[in-house]
Formats: sequence, C-alpha cells, structure tokens
Amino acid sequence: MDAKQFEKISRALSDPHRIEILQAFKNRKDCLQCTEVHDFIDLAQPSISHHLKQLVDADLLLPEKEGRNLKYRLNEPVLDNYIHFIQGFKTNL
Amino acid sequence: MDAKQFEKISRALSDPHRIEILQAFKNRKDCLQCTEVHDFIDLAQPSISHHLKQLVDADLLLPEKEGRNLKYRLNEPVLDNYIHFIQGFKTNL
DNA sequence: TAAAAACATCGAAATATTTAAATATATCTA
DNA sequence: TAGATATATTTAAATATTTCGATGTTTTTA
Repeated sequence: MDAKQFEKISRALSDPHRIEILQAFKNRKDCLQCTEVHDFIDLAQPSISHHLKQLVDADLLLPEKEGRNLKYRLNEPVLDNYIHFIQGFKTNL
Repeated sequence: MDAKQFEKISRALSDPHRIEILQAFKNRKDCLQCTEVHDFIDLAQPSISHHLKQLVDADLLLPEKEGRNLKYRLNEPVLDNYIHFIQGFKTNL
C-alpha cells in the first residue's frame, strides 16, 4: 500500500457515520445491505449513498449487485494492508 | 478507544504531509525535532506547526519541550489501540 | 539587554467535505 | 406495462480544512 492509498482510506475512516457503517460488520456473518444502513443511520438516502461510495472508493467495501439491491462485503485484506502501513511508523532500530 | 477518538486519529492520518511526518519516525531511534520537519516538508512554518498540532491533538505524537525546541515521540500504544479498533470491524462469527 | 531562533496564534483566502432536495436510472412486481 | 422499490447523480448551501503572511511569545546567545 502506498501513502496515497493510505491517505484515502484514512479519510474514509474519518467520519462518524462511516465508522458506524463499518462497525455494523462486527455482528454480521458476511454482507450488509444498503437498505439496512438506512435503518440504523439517520441520514437522507443520497447522503448514505455518498458515504458508501467513499468507502467503496477507498476499497474498504466491495459492492455486489443483486437485482435492484446492493450488498457490501468488508475488504479485510485491505484492512490488513492498512494496519501494516501503520506498523511501519514504528521505530525499528 | 471509542469511535470519537478513532475518528480524530483517522482524520489526523488523512493528510499527505502528516503521513510524511509520521514516516520520518521509521529511521529514527526516538525523537523528531520540529526544525527537522521543516527540513523535509516544503511548507511555511505556521503550516507545519498546524500539522504537528493535529498529530498531538490526536494523541499520535507526544511533545516534549527542551528549551526553545520541541521534540516529538511517537505514541505507539495509541497506534496499537487504533489498530485494535480496526480489527473490531472484522466479522468474528 | 538586544538580537536571533524556535515555535504558536490570528486572520483571511482557497479548497474540500458534508448534507439534502430534486431528479434520474435500474429492477422488480402486480 | 405501470407503479413501486433501491440506488445514483446533480446542484447548492453550510461547514471544515489547508495554507500562508503577519505578528506574538519564549528562550537562547552575543
């Protein structure tokens, strides 16, 4: 992961609603539906669409179209790479 | 770490100059001086002061005053807590 | 003590982000 | 096929962030 991607992911992680969306994966076997997000976040539909787009653009969520619905999977390898980048800040001498 | 602190740290990490500052710790035994930052980042002094403040406010850097100089240490425990918060996004079922 | 050095703060301009209303598109169902 | 449902896009307003010049504070040094 390069610094540019790290920056983009960090920005995606720097909003309370987007954090809430990601936390919704904690108690879930796999996917999250767009509509479900609407249930637990008090924002207008275009705003939720905007936030999900940020997360997808940062490669944190992988969208899967199912008819007129959209399901999202968490991109765990990218999370791991992000964590690895942070570990690199640490002094190793 | 709560979501609010996670958000603040993420925001602190979402700027190319601040990432560059943190990366400077990689090849360093311990501290980083304010003046040194000025050497490798092409920004006016108030801008660098602003970015360092963001990092200190996010608790990522610990400032230590030494006369008229300021030294910074990386707050590794906070980095670890931040990483732990991210791990919590992962599905654990 | 006067000047220099290191860092912070204020104020303002440029730019980016968040939000929602209005509207568009795609898909499903009756 | 008409209407309903799910999601995206456009536009605009409100707010936040980044940057720098000017200036202030503190500490060192000549």
